Amino acid sequence: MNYSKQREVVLDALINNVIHPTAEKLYSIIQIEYPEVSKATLYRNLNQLAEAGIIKKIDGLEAPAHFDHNTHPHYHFICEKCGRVFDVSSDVAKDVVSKTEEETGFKVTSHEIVFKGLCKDCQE
Amino acid sequence: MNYSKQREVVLDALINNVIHPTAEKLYSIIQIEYPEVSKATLYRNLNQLAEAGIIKKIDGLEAPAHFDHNTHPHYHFICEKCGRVFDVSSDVAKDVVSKTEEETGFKVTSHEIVFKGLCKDCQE
DNA sequence: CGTAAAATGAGAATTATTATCAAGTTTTGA
DNA sequence: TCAAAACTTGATAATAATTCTCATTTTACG
Repeated sequence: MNYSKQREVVLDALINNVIHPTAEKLYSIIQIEYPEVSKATLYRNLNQLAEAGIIKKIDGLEAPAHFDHNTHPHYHFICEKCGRVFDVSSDVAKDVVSKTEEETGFKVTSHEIVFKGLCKDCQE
Repeated sequence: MNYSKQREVVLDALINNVIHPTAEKLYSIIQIEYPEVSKATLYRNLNQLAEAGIIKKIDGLEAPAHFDHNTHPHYHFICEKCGRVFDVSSDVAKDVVSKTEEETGFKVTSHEIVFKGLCKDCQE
C-alpha cells in the first residue's frame, strides 16, 4: 500500500472522531476539513484498510456497514431504539470457536456476534 | 394478516425447497410454478412473515439477505469457499445472553452469531 | 351482498456500494 | 536524478438489493 494523504485522512477520521461510524458519517466528517476527498476514495480506503487488518468492517449489522478502529476481538450490541452500536467484551462467549469447530468439523477463521436490544439509556 | 395464495406460495417455497435461500433464489424457484408472483410480493411477504415470527431473516450475512424457516435458536456458519450457509447449535454459546446483560446492563432481545471459515467439504 | 382493510403487480425510486477510466502521485532502481 | 511502473485519485456511471408508489384486485366480516 502506497502512502496517500487521503488514506491518512480517512484513517484519522475513523480513529479520532466517532465510534462505529458508517461510511456516510465519516464522509460528512471528512468533508468539513478535506472536501477534496471523494466518496470513491473513502470507500476504497475503508476496504483496503480493513483488508490489511488495520481497521475492521463490522459484519452483522444491516446496511449501511459500520467501521471500527478497534481490531481486538470483541462483539457488538446495537440498541433498537437509539441505533447506537456498543462494544461487548469477548468474555461473554468463551470457547465459542473451539466448541463450534468441535461440533461441526468446520474450520472457523472469524466470527461476529451482534446483540440487539435496549441500551441502558433507552431502558428508562 | 389476511390469507393470500401468494403468501402461501412464498412460505411453501421456503419450507420445502432450499435451506437458507436468498430472496432471489426463492424468486427463481417460485417463478417455475407461479410466474404470477411478483418480486415486490415476495419481498413484502418475506418481511411480513419474519415480522410475525413465522420465518427468520438471518442477520449477519452480508447482502443479499438469507431466510430461514427454522425459527428455533441456532447460529450460522458461512463457508468462505462454497458460500453455503450451515446451522450451528446454540449450545456453542451457552449463557451468552445472560453474561452480556450482566456485563453491560443492557436488555438483550435477540442475537445472532455468524461464523466464517471452511466447511468440511472445502477443507480437502 | 357491500364495503373497508389488506394484498397485489409492475415498475420507478432509493440506498449503499463498486466499477470505470483518464489524470495525478508515489515508488523504484538504473 | 529521472523516467517507467505501480498505485491512487476524483467524478461519475453502473450495479445490486430492496423498498416504495399506486391503481387494481382480493379478502374478511357485519
